[in-house]
Amino acid sequence: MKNTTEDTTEVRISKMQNLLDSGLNAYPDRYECTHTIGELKGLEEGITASMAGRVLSVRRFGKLMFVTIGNAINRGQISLKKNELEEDDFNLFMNSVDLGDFVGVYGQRYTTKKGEPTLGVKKWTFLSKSLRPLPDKYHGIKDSEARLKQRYLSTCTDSEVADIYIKRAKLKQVLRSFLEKHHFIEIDTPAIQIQKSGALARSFKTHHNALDIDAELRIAPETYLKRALVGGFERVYEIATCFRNEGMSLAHWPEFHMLEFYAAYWNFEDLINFTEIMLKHVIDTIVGNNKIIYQEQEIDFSGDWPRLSFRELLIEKADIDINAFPTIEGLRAEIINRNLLDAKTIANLGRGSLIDELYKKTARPSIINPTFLVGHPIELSPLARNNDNDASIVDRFQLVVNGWEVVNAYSELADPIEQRKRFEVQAAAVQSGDENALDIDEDFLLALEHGMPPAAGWGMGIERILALLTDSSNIKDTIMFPIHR
RNA sequence: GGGUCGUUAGCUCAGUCGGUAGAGCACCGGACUUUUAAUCCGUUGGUCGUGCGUUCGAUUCGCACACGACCCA
Repeated sequence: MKNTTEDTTEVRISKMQNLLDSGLNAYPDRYECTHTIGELKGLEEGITASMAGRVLSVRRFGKLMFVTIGNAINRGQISLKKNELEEDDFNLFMNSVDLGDFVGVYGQRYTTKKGEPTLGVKKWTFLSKSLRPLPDKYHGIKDSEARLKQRYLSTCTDSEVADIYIKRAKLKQVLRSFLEKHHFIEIDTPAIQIQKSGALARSFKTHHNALDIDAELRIAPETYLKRALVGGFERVYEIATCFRNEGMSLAHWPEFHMLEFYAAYWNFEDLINFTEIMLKHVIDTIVGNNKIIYQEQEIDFSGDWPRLSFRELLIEKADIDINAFPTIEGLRAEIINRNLLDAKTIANLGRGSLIDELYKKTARPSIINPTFLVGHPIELSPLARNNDNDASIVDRFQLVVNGWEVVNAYSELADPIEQRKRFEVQAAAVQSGDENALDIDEDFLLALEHGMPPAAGWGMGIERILALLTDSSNIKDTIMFPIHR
């Protein structure tokens, strides 16, 4: 009779009235659980237990009901038999409990004829009323908008969705314990900063009322973690929420989490070795295998991960040797001549950005298995230590997987005089309208001028690696509650 | 910002070569003590995204807009 959303809610409110009329509370205080739903299967036959959960499905047979109750992780079956309950109790459940309600049940563990571990309910109590229906039991939520806006509906009915967030928690825990084992300590650095720093990106701008000063949400924790190095901490890390006011894509989200760590007395070569050991451990712990399937493509993390320079990669993938075109004009002409990039989009790029653009278009998408990319142009890396043999590149690497930059790391620039020069180049770019560029960061320079040990630093996007490990096609799906209009 | 596709019952979707619409599930009522997408019987439920245009008549055709997904920048 009733079937619009509003009517469904009315029906459920009237059922709630049944409960109240029977002297039950529709939203009681607590329930004493001796076990979780997940423990039901492992219980010995005949053991009595109490547990609680959301009603996910009901199968009625007149004087018998099988009910599935569950949470994000587990579900289990309970049965209610008319002759084993007070008659009013049985009828009250039948007439008042809807899919989505929470109930607490006490009874005895037994196994049904079909072999399903089941709690035979002796007593039940009502724990919370759901006034709206759960998603379709078979199709789930197809509406992509609702799937994002009401993630709680997916996680309480779809264990594959819930599993992403369980793996997310596990991933952070594994990363933390690995780093702690290697004597890194976790530092909390400011998310609200006076001046953006640590990456080339657009920021979210805000205002600090108490100080009456404009501020920015951090785009990276880098320069503060380096201040900690200056302060005498030799190994530091942070899982930092970062904010970049830029486009959204399958691999980009404006609010994301980045693990960064810094080790004094290491260089980027040390980090390459450390990265391989750490990520192999992490992947094995989370996935249980060093080969994963991502969107039907195998990604192989076993074996030694190859190391390629920008130059080697571009010779291989685009058949162009950047060293044969030392000037920006020559390189640009060759790229346009070969029709590798659109002439308009590269008209104002410097040589480093041009090489980067070329790499992103022609080479990066085809890198599927983990690959260390080295030899980054200096102008893309204003905080990285310059290479001692080649002034045009820095001691930096990226780990590329599935065409995505997963890790970015480099030997840190400790020289405050060189750092100032790099900032000056950046500041000039800001003046000419580059919103990604950095201003001169006097506060950070002041720290460097007090002396920072040689060090190497490392960063990885949590959502990206998680998307790979959970076979999520879109980075959004790794975020439980992504912002929406 | 550009392109493609989409928007029909609470949910998942059909459909109407232009004559105001159907199924399954859910809901509601009934039968049922071994189901697990339970089954069976019977009801109920729709401004067909919004606006304008063409037409005797538009959910259907056209245009614009909104919202969403995907691709590209």
